[in-house]
Amino acid sequence: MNKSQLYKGSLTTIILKLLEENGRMYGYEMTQKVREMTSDELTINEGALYPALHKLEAEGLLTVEVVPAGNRLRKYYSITLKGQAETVNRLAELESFIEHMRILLGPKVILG
Amino acid sequence: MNKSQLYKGSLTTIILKLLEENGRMYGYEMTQKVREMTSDELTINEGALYPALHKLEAEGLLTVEVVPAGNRLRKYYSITLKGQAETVNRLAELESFIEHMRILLGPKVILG
DNA sequence: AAAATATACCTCAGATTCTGATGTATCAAG
DNA sequence: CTTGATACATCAGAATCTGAGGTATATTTT
Repeated sequence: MNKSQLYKGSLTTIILKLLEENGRMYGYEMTQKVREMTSDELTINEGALYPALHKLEAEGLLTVEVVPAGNRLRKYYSITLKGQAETVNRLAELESFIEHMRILLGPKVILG
Repeated sequence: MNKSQLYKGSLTTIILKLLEENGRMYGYEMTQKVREMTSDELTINEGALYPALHKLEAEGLLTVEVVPAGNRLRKYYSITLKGQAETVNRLAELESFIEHMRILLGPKVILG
């Protein structure tokens, strides 16, 4: 993850939210979606993405389904019920983080 | 740093901004200030704070001045010119991060 | 006066998360 | 037939944090 730095810990929140919104996605698709949504300003590093997906799956927040696409493979990820609950927590934590930053860094910040 | 999680990377931004606003502070004072400002919701972990202060000093973003307070020592930190420039960058990155999260996570988030 | 809490600094092992490089393989386009 | 896109992956090393522990002085409570 790079270019206009993300704070460590935010990647999993993005993954969960993308899957919550789009139902089912594969890793590479996520990198493209984020590029597209941020006009190339934000790039998900695949070296961070794939391990993160594996971890979320191991934690039972995602399920995976391997689907052949032509002669290649795609691993489609979907969010589980547990994952949906975790998404709520993650978003609440992010809001809390932003509120604290607003308090600590002053009103100039974050109102952009 | 804990309790209502901060994202990794935000601690140095907080330190720089506190010093920019308050002119001169020592480590322990920063932990108390953050507690006070966030009504105890956010606690800076000293195990993260002190190494961060040492690193910022090593990078030339802060200067330190050891001052006896009674029979104890305080290490007062001040921000350098270089540190002020870096603060501008850090705040811009934070705003950028928040804007990207707004785009990726939807309008419900971040608007409180 | 003794014990507990607050002030004030610090280190260190281990965990987490990320970067950047590298690797494999298929597919489309020029 | 090579370049670039698609699609997955791993790994060494860096950065940052948590949680625990340590030293010492000062103040407050019992």
